[in-house]
Amino acid sequence: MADKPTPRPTDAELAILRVLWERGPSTVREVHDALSSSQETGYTTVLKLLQIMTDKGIVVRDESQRAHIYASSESEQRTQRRLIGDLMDRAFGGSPSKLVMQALSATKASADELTAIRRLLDEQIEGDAK
Amino acid sequence: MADKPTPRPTDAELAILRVLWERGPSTVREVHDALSSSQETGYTTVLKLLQIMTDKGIVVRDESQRAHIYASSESEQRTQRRLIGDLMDRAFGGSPSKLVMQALSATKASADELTAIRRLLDEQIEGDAK
DNA sequence: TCCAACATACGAAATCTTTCGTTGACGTTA
DNA sequence: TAACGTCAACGAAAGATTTCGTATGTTGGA
Repeated sequence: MADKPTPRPTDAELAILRVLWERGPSTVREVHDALSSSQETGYTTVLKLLQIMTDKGIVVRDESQRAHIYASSESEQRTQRRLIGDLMDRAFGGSPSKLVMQALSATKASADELTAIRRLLDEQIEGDAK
Repeated sequence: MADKPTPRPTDAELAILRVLWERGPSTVREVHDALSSSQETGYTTVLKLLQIMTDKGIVVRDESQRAHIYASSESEQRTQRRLIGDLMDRAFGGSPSKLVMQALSATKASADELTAIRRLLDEQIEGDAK
């Protein structure tokens, strides 16, 4: 019964994950408060989502205190990479370069960002050539 | 009653869109056959999906023949950019460079692909500098 | 003409997602 | 100790997604 890899988070789940990534391990109330600044959400809605996410293995829960503490079970980077890989397969026929190119032309990246990307790219090419 | 922008396609819808992008305008049977090579899907399932997609405005339908002909209402590029923008907002806090960087490190892009990406990047920087 | 093949339409079931009301447990404090 | 605020648990409802069975209409040949 091989543990399934954690499933792709839904929209509402992703919003919660972003809070957990930014704040670190948090209680339901803390997540709810953070979320409320940008969107209207009921407290029990956030609680239910976190319970579901626990069942799915997307987050882990520390129950040693009365107010349980939730944390993302996967790093931000790892989740983001999985989401990108997913999108690449589903919408770009598995082509990384097509995805990156669309990403570049889809967004108004600033000059600074572009040069930062280029630096990363150069490193990548370096590594390959080696 | 401003026409809503076409909604984000679901997984099953995206699989169909990919067929339409590759084949061009197609009948239900053609889409179904193309899809069947990679996954098991009932004919009426594909038909129903295409009907729903028509309602949503994701595809357009030419009913002048007995076998209706469906086509994507949006270009492949435009849809892909929208999906990337979506993911950027939902998972990357709206940062294009973070997304591109993760995309680069998430995938094993070939050397050829890397240089192609770099060429595009250079053009982008050129344009900006101007 | 009549039938087999193929087409769309329709409805419904199964599942997943999102939301929230209610309940009961637990602590704090007046 | 009794009342109040906070907490997790649970269930249920509403909507979206996916799948497919069945009904019904059309067409091209035998």
